[in-house]
Amino acid sequence: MDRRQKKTREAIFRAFIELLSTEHYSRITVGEIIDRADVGRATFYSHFETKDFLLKELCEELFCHIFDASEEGGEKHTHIFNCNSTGSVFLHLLEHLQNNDNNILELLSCENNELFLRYFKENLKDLIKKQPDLLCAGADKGLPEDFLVNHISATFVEAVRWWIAGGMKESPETIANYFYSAI
Amino acid sequence: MDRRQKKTREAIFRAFIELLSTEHYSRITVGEIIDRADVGRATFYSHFETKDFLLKELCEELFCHIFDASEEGGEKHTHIFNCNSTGSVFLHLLEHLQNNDNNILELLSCENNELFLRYFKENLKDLIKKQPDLLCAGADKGLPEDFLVNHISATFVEAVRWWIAGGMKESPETIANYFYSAI
DNA sequence: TTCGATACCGAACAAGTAGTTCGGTATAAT
DNA sequence: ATTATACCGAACTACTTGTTCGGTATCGAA
Repeated sequence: MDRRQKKTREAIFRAFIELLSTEHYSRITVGEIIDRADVGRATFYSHFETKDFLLKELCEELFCHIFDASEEGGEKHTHIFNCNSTGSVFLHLLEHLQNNDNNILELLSCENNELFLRYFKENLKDLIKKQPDLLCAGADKGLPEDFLVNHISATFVEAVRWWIAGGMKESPETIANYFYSAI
Repeated sequence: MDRRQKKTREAIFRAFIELLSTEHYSRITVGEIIDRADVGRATFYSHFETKDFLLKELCEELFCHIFDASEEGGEKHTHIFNCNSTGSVFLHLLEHLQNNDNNILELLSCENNELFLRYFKENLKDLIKKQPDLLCAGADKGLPEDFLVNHISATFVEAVRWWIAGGMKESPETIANYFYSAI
């Protein structure tokens, strides 16, 4: 990719994230974004069709990288967090949140969290499908698999939401335990 | 309330609900609402400060009535559903959903469901706090009460969401059982 | 029935936003 | 050095929001 394109794209993402942490998505204007990113109006529209697409691409960029990593096992991580812990994937995610890697907390804790938690949950579902030990307890009770997958991912998302809303006073281990107890 | 005010208010609500079932909230304009409601522009703004307040009042009107009822026990219901079943409150709610009372399904199944499910969940929380039998199992495991309340209400909301997304093929009893099994 | 209050109409208005267009400039790759 | 292309920036159209205001219709009370 052309160096100019990359710089512009990143400047827009950065400006957008900064704005999202101080203002609700629906109230952010393209004018604000390009002022803060210091790019021309036409340039913005040559990169992103609309503000909605900008959000969509930002979410994809964030969550794809996060979740790609957990599939690669011990391989060198390509995702934005660049970590190498080995335990529970869920604990792993909670630790990253506590570190506020990539400023993701600003996005999850503000008024916009609905948007991101929706993407978060969809990505989680794929992850959960690959963990048969999580599903067997519920499957014994006769619950359909997709119901279970949805339930478990929602439970994790809600645990995160509760944690953040309460100021993240608990340790990641505590939240992971709450999560495992709940399901 | 003045008969004219009431008619105008209801016409706006009706138009808004119809539009919500065909178009995403963020794309609905005040112009569309007043055209469909056949009401003057100034009239709309004399009733609702903004479109956001219209949504808020609609949600309050819908959910307050639903949840008010379940607190009154055997009393004559004042809520929009006008029912008198006596079993589990959750089964009760699911039955109303199946009947599509008040066209609430159109609101919950479309793209806007995030909006309504959020209000739904907040109202559910108050309901759940009054049901100590739901909470004791989790409290035994050392989970904080507000974590539990949030978890249980989210589980119910997710069960409803899953049910609707799948075309509501299961009976309300089945969904209620799934819900109780999950928590 | 009358009469004052008030809700409504409708058109016009200012301010702000989205998304496009286009000629000119700067920077990339080869 | 050259060619392609990404960017700039200003102007522009079309649309939306929320307000204003004079005139009209409807309400509720006497």
